[in-house]
Amino acid sequence: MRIAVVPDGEGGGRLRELAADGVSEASLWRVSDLAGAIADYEKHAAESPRWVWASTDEVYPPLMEHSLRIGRCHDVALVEALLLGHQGRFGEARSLGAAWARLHGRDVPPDLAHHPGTGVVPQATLFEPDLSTLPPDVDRLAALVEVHADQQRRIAALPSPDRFALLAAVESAGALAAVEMAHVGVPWRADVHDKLLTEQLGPRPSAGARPGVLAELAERISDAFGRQVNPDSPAQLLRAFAAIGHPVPSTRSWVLRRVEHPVVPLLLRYKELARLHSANGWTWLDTWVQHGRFRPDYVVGGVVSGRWATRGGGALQIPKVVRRAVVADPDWTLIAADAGQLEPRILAAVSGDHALAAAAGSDDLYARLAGAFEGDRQRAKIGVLAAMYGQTGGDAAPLLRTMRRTFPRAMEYVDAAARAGEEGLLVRSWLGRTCPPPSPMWRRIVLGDAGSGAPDGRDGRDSDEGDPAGRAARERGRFTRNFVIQATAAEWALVFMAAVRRGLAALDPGAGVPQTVFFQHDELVLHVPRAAVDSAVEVLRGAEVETRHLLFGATEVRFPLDIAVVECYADA
DNA sequence: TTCGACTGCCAC
DNA sequence: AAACGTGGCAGTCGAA
Repeated sequence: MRIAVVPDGEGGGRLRELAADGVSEASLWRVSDLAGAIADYEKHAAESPRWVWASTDEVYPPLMEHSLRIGRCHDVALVEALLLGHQGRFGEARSLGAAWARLHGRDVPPDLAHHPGTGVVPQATLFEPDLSTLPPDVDRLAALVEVHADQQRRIAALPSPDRFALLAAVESAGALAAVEMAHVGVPWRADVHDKLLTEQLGPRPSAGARPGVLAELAERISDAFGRQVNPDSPAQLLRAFAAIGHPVPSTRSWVLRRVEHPVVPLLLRYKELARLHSANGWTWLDTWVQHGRFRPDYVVGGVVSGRWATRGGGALQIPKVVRRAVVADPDWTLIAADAGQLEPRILAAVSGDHALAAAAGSDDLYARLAGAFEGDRQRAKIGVLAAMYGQTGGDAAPLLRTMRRTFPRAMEYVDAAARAGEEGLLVRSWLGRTCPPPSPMWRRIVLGDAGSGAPDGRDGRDSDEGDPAGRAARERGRFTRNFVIQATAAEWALVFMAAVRRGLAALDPGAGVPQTVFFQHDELVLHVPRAAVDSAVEVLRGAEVETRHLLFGATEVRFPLDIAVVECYADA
């Protein structure tokens, strides 16, 4: 059962049950307590309803304020973006109003930016802003029902409607999970974080000033150079290194590490600490952590490959050292579950390469592959990654020859994606997420579009120097080569997360309710009452099996979960 | 003063 | 060892 929902912005709203065809009218009603009505339905409906709404970002957060958790939804904006992408129209406006306008041949309004504010500061809005971009005279509910029905038709007309429907479902489930995670937050011990900062940087300085340790290092660096140098300025550092007879092409750490001069260790230390201070220092702590929780702002589908992005807070790049501050509440524990070696396993599954799939049936895929690479696990790993990333430099060439010989179908899968990219074609993930088309500029340079006739001459072997067409083509080839893997890996993670979410919701709440608090590409972190740890781990294990079968059927590929039950995230 | 390009480092 | 994919973000520096 699908039910279309339009909030009225004052706590109530209108709902309409959708018949199986998505169009004909079933019951329609108006409620003054939307959260209550939805909760009733979730509780009493024979089958878990799927709520159809314009955008989870807009509709779900106010419902969560009423402690409402819903099971399933269809997020019209997210699904619209997926469908547009599939048509090669990546990036076009996706909101309900835009989809409605396209249906009616009207001017398509651009999407409005969603500004939930910076993490901890709650939005003090009197009215929920309407971001649907529908014209004011159009009935919201009627438009929603119409656009949803159209989306269902478009999905049904695709070559693999079942797969795409699964994609639409898990993308929507991800949106629910993202709102829930932002609401719950990652348990974060500000005192531990502060102590860590003080140990490394010295006492907290007054606003804007350099912490003591950094200031001292900066002084010693200037002394070592024999001139005043701001170590935060790459330009000044380049000049300073040249002046002391050690010219460097850049000031990257790995470049400096090869320079033998007493200033280098000082500088490396400075860079490390300066990074900590600027990215995850006291300012970050003040901005993003409050009441013992870090609340990042996830952007579902924010990455072309379908991975999530975050807006502010840098949630997807929390450095290892800072994870010390992520500590479970008393009598609670953290469960970190990540899918080890996810991408090569995805490659094995989607390509149907039996040799690679056999290796992917073991816990350590790379170790299994070592035999083909002179017994060297590390070389096997580089070979596999080079195949998926399109690496050609370094030692990659001989490893790729081995890959091609040993895993021909896997290599052909990624090579085909790369060729498609170089020709300006689109590639898709396993479930149908589609890469963006090349830019007009790219088409001009590589394909010679827009009048100039034949493509620029290139034979694929020339070096990058002076061959912008070849360079651009290979760059896009690497992108599409990686896209088919990364995007499918992201799908695995979404399906897995949806399965975990459903499994946790079905647990007996008597032992306390486990919460998903963090998601990072191929890793899920749960915050779990001690009494519920075993059942939560069971849910995770079951979700992996379910995900594997749902995506790949009876494959021999395994997706082993590394599950760590810890007090502190740094110990995972 | 504001803005964007650029550099560099963090995560997967 | 350092050209290999997706990103976010802070800082510098020159242009508007």
